Amino acid sequence: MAKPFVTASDVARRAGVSRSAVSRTFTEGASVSNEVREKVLAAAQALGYRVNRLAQTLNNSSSNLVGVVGANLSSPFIAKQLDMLSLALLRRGQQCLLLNAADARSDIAPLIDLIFEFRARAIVVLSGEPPSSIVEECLANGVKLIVINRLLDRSDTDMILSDDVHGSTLVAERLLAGGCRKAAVVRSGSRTPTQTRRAETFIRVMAERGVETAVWEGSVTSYETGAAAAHSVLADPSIDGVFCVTDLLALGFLDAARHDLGRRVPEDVSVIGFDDIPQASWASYRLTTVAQPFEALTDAVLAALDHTAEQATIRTIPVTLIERATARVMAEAVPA
Amino acid sequence: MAKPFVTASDVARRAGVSRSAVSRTFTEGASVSNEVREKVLAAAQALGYRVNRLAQTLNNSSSNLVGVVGANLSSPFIAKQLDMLSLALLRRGQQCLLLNAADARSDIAPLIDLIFEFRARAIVVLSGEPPSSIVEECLANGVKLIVINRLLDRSDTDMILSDDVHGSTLVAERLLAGGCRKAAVVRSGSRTPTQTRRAETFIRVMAERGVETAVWEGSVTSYETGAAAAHSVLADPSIDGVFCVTDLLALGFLDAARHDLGRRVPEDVSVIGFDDIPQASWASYRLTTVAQPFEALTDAVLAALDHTAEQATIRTIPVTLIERATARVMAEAVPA
DNA sequence: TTGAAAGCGCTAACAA
DNA sequence: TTGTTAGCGCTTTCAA
Repeated sequence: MAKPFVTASDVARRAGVSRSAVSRTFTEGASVSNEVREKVLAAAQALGYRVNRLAQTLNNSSSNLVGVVGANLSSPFIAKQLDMLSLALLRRGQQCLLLNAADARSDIAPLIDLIFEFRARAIVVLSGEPPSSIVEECLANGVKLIVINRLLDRSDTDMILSDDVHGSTLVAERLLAGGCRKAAVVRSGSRTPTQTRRAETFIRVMAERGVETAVWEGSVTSYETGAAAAHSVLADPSIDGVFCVTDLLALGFLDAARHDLGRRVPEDVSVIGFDDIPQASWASYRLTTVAQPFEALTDAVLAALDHTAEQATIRTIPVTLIERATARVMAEAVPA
Repeated sequence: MAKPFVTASDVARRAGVSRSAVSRTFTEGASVSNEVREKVLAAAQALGYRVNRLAQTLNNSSSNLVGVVGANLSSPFIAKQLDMLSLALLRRGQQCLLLNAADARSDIAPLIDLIFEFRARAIVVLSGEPPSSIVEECLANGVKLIVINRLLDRSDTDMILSDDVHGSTLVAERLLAGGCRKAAVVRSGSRTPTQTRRAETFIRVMAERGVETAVWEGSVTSYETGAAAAHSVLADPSIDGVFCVTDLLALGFLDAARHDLGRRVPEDVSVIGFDDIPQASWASYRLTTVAQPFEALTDAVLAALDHTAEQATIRTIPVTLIERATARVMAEAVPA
């Protein structure tokens, strides 16, 4: 029923050459005479011929598709990652097979299965955790598995991690430097390793310096969750320093603190985020936060794709504290 | 060099059946005995076999891949569209081949070409305009072409348009109802048809009611461009109503107006946007804007995909004015 | 219900 | 440089 596409045979017939001549014309560095090439190109042009990648990759037994699995594709952090990654892949001649995992909790195994069916040689997991069985299969089939911000307990998977420990330490130290006496950490309930690592590190560093940290745990990672956190965390008026483990949470927190609760930030309470999403720098927020450079993240993925050694590697993305306007400096601290 | 994937023959050999038996086991509604099916499934499981979609679609001559072309994938509006679309496609058994067009101005022809090479039966263009030659080829090959927010001058392409004319009229009327005496419209320089339609409609309606509209045109569609617009537009103190043709521009405008220029919104100047991106409802903005329901947009794409009549259709997405807090109401108007 | 055989569109090895 | 041939992994007649 569907109209068939033009094939190499059609072109060959029209150009009066063999089908291999056509194939060669479209193969980089194959030997074809100019005369034949011209004829083929003319015929192809006239017929609207395009190489069939499906058939092409049938020979190589694998496609140059890269499977990308992710959830919450419209959240600023993921969207930015996907944007940069898809562009970078395209530029190096790989195509992006995008599988939307809906939300962070969904099982991504069926999606990875799908990627297998398309004979992709690489899979990038932006969110969600691949079950161990999948990891095995990737290994068995020579499929490169790259996992972002998820530390799997195995040495056969390429992992890319933002430096959560260092970043969270920077946050704790910044808050302490601003005179923080009682802290809170805000996180979602999705219990991703990244969020857990950030929260735990923060709590530990604060505790080492004798500052107690309240933990608030919401449902999903969203602006609304951050806003809800403010209402409940700031009910304790002694809390003067808050670490929201992602910027999205921080922005919601900030808005609720200021607009719903009438708190001044940073005078009454300091708020620091993590990720440095574009909105964090907007004038209404000027959020002090920890930046994970998106370029470095993308570069790390590409490097992992190229990396062919048996042993997988863990790449850590360096982070920096971006000082903006939501963390109190010592001079502003209220006298004890 | 790359390890070969497990094939149906491998499975057949292990199960002690023919390769066709294997094929049938994985084909919906084929006739296989339970006994054979069991053996095949067991062997497949043991070997980690997966159907090869590439080979599979070679027979059907087309894949169930849907090519999606878009630019600025991390801008909130596009990201949201992509998120919903990719999920919806997945749910109906189609896969999303994502091609990032980098920016709104780039030529998308090579990307569409790539989609052709993957033998997709449908292409969704989120941004950018497919050249006429491509449209012809889609038609010739029975490839469904769906273009969003771009009115091509032809009747053979499915188009999905937000109701820009109605939306912009609503904006103009709202501003007039608030007592607007002198207006401005802010747009990017990317000259997309959507932006042009919004701007022109607005100018026309305002003119019909005797209100003059200044036009400010920036470079790309971004928060920063919106902020730049505020600096230049508000240099004219008589301007008391501003229509930013997308929310992203509006948010930048709002922030610069308030934080850099010390203007009160809506008391000094009303600002209205278009799109209703998530950030528009954030407490720092509470932007009055025109909403295009994302669900309706996605539904329209799916409907267009299913639509098989010769004649393509134009689907218009209804819009509504979302009243929030950035447009002045009459009572607040300064006395004449 | 099953297996043998042909063919989907392409590339690659081989001979000419 | 060219055409012929075989085969990539699968589905689908066609007989059995």
